[in-house]
Amino acid sequence: MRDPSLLQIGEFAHLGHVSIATLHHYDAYGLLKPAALDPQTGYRSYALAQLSQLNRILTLRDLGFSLDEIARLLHSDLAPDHLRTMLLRKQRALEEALLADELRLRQLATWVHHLEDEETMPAPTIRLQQVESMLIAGVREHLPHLREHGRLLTAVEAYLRQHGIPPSHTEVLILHSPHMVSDGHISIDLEVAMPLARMLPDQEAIHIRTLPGGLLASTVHTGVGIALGRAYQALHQWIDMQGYTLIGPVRQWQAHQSAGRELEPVVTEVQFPIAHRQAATRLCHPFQGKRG
Amino acid sequence: MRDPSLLQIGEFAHLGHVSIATLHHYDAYGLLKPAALDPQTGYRSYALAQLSQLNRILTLRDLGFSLDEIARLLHSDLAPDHLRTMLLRKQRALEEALLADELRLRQLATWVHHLEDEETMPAPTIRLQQVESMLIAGVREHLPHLREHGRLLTAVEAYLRQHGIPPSHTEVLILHSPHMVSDGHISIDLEVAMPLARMLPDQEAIHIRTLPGGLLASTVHTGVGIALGRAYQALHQWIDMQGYTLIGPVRQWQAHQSAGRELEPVVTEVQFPIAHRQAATRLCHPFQGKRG
DNA sequence: TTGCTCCTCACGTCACGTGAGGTGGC
DNA sequence: TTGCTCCTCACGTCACGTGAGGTGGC
Repeated sequence: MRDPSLLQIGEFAHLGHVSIATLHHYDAYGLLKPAALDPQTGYRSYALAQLSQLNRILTLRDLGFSLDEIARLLHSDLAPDHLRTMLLRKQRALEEALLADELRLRQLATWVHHLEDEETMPAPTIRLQQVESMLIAGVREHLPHLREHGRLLTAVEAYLRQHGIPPSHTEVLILHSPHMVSDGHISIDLEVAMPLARMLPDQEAIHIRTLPGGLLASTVHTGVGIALGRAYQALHQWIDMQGYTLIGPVRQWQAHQSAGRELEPVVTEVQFPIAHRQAATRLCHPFQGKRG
Repeated sequence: MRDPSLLQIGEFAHLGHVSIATLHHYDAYGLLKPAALDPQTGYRSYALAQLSQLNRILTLRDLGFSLDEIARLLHSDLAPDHLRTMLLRKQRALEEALLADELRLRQLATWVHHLEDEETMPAPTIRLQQVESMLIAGVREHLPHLREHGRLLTAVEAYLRQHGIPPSHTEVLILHSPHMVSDGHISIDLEVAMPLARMLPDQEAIHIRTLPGGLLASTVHTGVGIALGRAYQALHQWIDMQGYTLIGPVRQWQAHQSAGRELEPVVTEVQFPIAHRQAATRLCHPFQGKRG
């Protein structure tokens, strides 16, 4: 009854170093149909020549392609240009995954290092995040101290109220001069802003603009009366250790209990816009520089 | 009705930069329970202080820990030693993932390069695989040519038959001397073997041993009468380009149509046992060398 | 009759995303 | 009444792994 030029699924699976379940799956998926199917028993039979098909599939799988992508790659009516595009796209995706893994590894190393001193979880947990750009309405001014931003905030709120927008309980302080000393006495170039859902006209000191998105290192503090100096210091240290560099003004988001202004913020998130330092990544990924 | 010191789930999600679905999930999972639950509506309310809990969770998630691991890490009855162990284990896992990604990337680069010349998929697809060690019964001898291994094979088969083991249709040739020239005339140090399911005694020329497992670069050929020289050349080139080095004798698995010996093999898989070259990886992963 | 290999469902994995269909307070 | 925010199922994702329960040929 058995055709000697064909293999049973078990033999074929063994030769191909895969499980029978995998072959079942590829069959159901339409990726690799058995050469013959016994109508009585439903037994699958594979031809030896199909081993090379299987190996092509496994090679592509190992490279990180999904079964769907493999099916498209193997349908030979594929233009070589398209093939090249798919390979390059996968290459880029892999490069990104690789960078992300390197970061994780560096942060883990930092933690392990930290643990040797302190025996506890690192206090200010710092996170990386990608954020979208957003529309904001703000006032910018030189102030002697951060604490005195109340007046600016009041101005923004008045402006929003004037346009029928209910008071929000979050605002952002944008520190345009990270170093606060200027000619003799201390001063800080500060923008106080609130997010907008839709475009509004500029008015007097109020400017509407887009706060750019991108990569941020951030840390969150809850509770009142916390000195934020530590958070700033920790973030500076962190981006330095992780191989990043600051690329824009620091942002400090503040959330209040209610829209009432008298209270200090109860949650503060400090955000540093960052990018990787170029040199470090070049060194490790020779293939990256080859394209444009 | 609303407690002003608590946040609705939507506000909390926004402040934490996560989706409501994520908070639902963490609730169901027991990772982060809302501070209050309205018995009427089922509405969840979160305290501001929970933002720092959320951030700890997200930091750990970003580092690649599963929710299960995070739950264990946050249950504070965890010994610092155990914590360190978990961090180190994750670090090792990440290092491996990183190496694997680098390899994929290198192979992809090779392919793209290849495509620029040929416009087709690279012919001999080469795969990396981890294999288990296995028990084999073999005969080893110096032969003038690979073709003349038939006698050795017959000896192994006779031995197996003698122990009541049915004839297999796959055997492995192990090339102990990759360079085939010795003092004047050509000779090859060859072992011919077949896999064993259970231990058997040695006998005359037959030796039972464990064929070591490990990392292999391999390529498969189907059909009869194919010159394997190409495959060997391609493998040598490949492991060189991918930054590997050969660490043991090359293996050549052969499968036959039936257990009959007269026919040439119909499938041949050439396997090179390999390991990464040390220097290359050291350069890119400074943290790796820090541990024992 | 016992083993052996194979079969077809069906469910689990992991961390959510995405509707469907419904409710409570302004 | 219309919106809005929220609710609870339930199903989908991705590439299989893992039984459960059953069959055909030696």
